[in-house]
Amino acid sequence: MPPGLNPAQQDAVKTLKGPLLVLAGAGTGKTRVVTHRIAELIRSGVKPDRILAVTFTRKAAGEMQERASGLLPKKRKRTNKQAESKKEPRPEISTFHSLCVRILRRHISKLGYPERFTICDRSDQESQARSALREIRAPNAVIKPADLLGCISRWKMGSVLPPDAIGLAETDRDHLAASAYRRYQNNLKKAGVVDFDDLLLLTEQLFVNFPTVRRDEAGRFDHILVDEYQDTNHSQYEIVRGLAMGHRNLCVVGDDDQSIYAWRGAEVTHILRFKEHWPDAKVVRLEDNYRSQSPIIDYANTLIAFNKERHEKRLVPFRIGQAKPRIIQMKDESEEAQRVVADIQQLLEHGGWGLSGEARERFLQENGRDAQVRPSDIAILFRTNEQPRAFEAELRAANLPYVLIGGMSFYDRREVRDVMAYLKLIANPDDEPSLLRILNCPPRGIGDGARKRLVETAVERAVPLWHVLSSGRELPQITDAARRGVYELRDTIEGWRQQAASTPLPKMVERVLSDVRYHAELARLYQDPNDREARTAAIEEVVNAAADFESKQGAKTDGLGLVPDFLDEIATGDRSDSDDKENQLNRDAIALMTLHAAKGLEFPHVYLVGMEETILPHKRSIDMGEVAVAEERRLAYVGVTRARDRLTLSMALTRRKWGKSRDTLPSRFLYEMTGQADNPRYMESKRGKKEPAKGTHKRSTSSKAKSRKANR
DNA sequence: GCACTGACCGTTTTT
DNA sequence: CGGTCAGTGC
Repeated sequence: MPPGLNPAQQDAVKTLKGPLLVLAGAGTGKTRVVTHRIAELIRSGVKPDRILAVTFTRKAAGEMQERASGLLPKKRKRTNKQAESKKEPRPEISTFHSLCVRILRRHISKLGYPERFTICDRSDQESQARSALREIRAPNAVIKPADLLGCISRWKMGSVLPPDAIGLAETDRDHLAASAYRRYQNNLKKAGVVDFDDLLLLTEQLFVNFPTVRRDEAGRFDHILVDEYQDTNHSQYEIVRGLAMGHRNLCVVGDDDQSIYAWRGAEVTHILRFKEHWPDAKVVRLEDNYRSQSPIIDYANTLIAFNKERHEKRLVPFRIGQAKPRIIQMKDESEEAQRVVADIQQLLEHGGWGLSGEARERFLQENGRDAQVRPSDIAILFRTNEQPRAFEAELRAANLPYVLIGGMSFYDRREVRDVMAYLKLIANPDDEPSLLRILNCPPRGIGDGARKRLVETAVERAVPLWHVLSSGRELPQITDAARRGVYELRDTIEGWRQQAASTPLPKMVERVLSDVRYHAELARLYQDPNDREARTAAIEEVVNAAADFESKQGAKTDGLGLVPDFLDEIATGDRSDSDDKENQLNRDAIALMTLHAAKGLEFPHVYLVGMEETILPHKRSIDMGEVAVAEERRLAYVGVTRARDRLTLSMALTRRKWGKSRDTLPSRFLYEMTGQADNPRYMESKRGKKEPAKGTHKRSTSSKAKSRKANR
């Protein structure tokens, strides 16, 4: 990237007042603009702590923080750095979710929730969904917990509350789901538990129903900046509006072409209609792409032009290059993996591109580095999580270092979740999902029978489960062993709650582990020493994370100490916490990840694999129709624009699914980006249909392209 | 209360 | 094919 800012970038940086929409295409220096703008605001006299920047991921927030602090005037004397950074006001840079947690911590009681709420995760949600369905006696065949969660999530994303959902229900099934939703929500509320969608939804409700709260929160900032605005859902839109409507100093940055989260409630309309929502808004377009070589940009532009609903823009490549993206076609998915891995091996051994002599010299001159490729320069991107399997196997066989980004995260592991459940109970013993989780783990004599009776009693008395254990009232008829277990558990948790304020956080975690004899439990459960060691290490990591958190936050000796704060941090943080994803990407290894996980990243060499109908436009999206396919196209666009130097698109002619192998069709996006499909938007259809794939197979792909088009 | 077994069933992405 | 879950036997 050239030094300094180009005129468009400067325009975006220097426009400090009023609504501003920055349409920033892929690789156009968006992050740079955002951080420079923050610095510019401060330079112009805005107090740093009057600025709020909102991002979607923890990682983006961290990155922005780091870059922005590099740009801020460095007037600090090099004395006591810690004390200094504490009192020096800084811009607030946080994710939507942690922003909402902080707002809810102040006001949630107005919505009838207990102040000490805890945040539950996906599998807690599942168990809550299950019990809600049990309560209304919905047969499992009609609606499964996962289906219910899907409905609930969709409702919440559209700000639909249980009564509305019941009103809207047309089919019996909807009705069932709606009444389960009501149960689910009531149960969570009673237990003082909020799920992930609630963080946003409840904040929105606060703003809408309590204007004083909205004004109060809005009054904390004079300038608001929202990154990845194309990903805002309804609640986020309302929250942003509520915060910015007073001063109107709202800058949103995003790229409608990279909106890939509609399924999670994101509405592109927010960025498409920004001018309508804020009529005095200024619009700045960033279209100079500094990332990718021109042939890659050509593909990207041609592809995305097939989408109808978008802000018209066209990436202009800054880096002119010759290497066209390659398309390779293999017999099946295992050959696809073999071929890609062999290619990578070649790349690593012989330097990028297999360049030599003069070409290599030129590369060095143009790019300021040798064509030498390191594993971390390479990424394999795919649509679905089953795809990486074959690649992992091949990479392992070839003894190449790789990291699978995403997948099971640290905080999803069973043992870690157990520990977290205990900690959540310290913060909020009414948290029923957590209490149920550890009720008999490690085993303390409370079997299924006892558990069932305890829950029944809680429902009968209409109190949280914890009250049944702790209120001193008669326990239901359970075995003596169960009774002893219940009392022991109750006393232990009450003891922790008393010690929490006076005990350092990591000590507290250790105490929990030793009080419940968790290590012994691990030893009992996992005889295999390797397994046991891994799991012990995992809970050790929780202690470390606690220690890290405490040293970052500073100790707290009132209330429940740092326990609640720690839990908030973990729940809203990017699940693979600070060191994980970051370190993984820094480790010199080939990155394997989904297209969704790749947003915002870039790699010199990108392999976009599985370019087939039913995978890249995913079958489900194809079935759903044009709008869904448009999102798949954006996904492909995101993948293509991750590549700096070389892009390789690959597909398999047959693919095994559940044991059976089936023929595939090349992704329509291959035809589109190579100019072999007619773009109805530009009637300049290109003649001369070439094979999109240079594979060795005889199959006529172009005839298929024709027949596909005929079907439209 | 727990470990083992076989039947069944599924297609996406995740803050 | 591989994961999940209910059901069985200790």
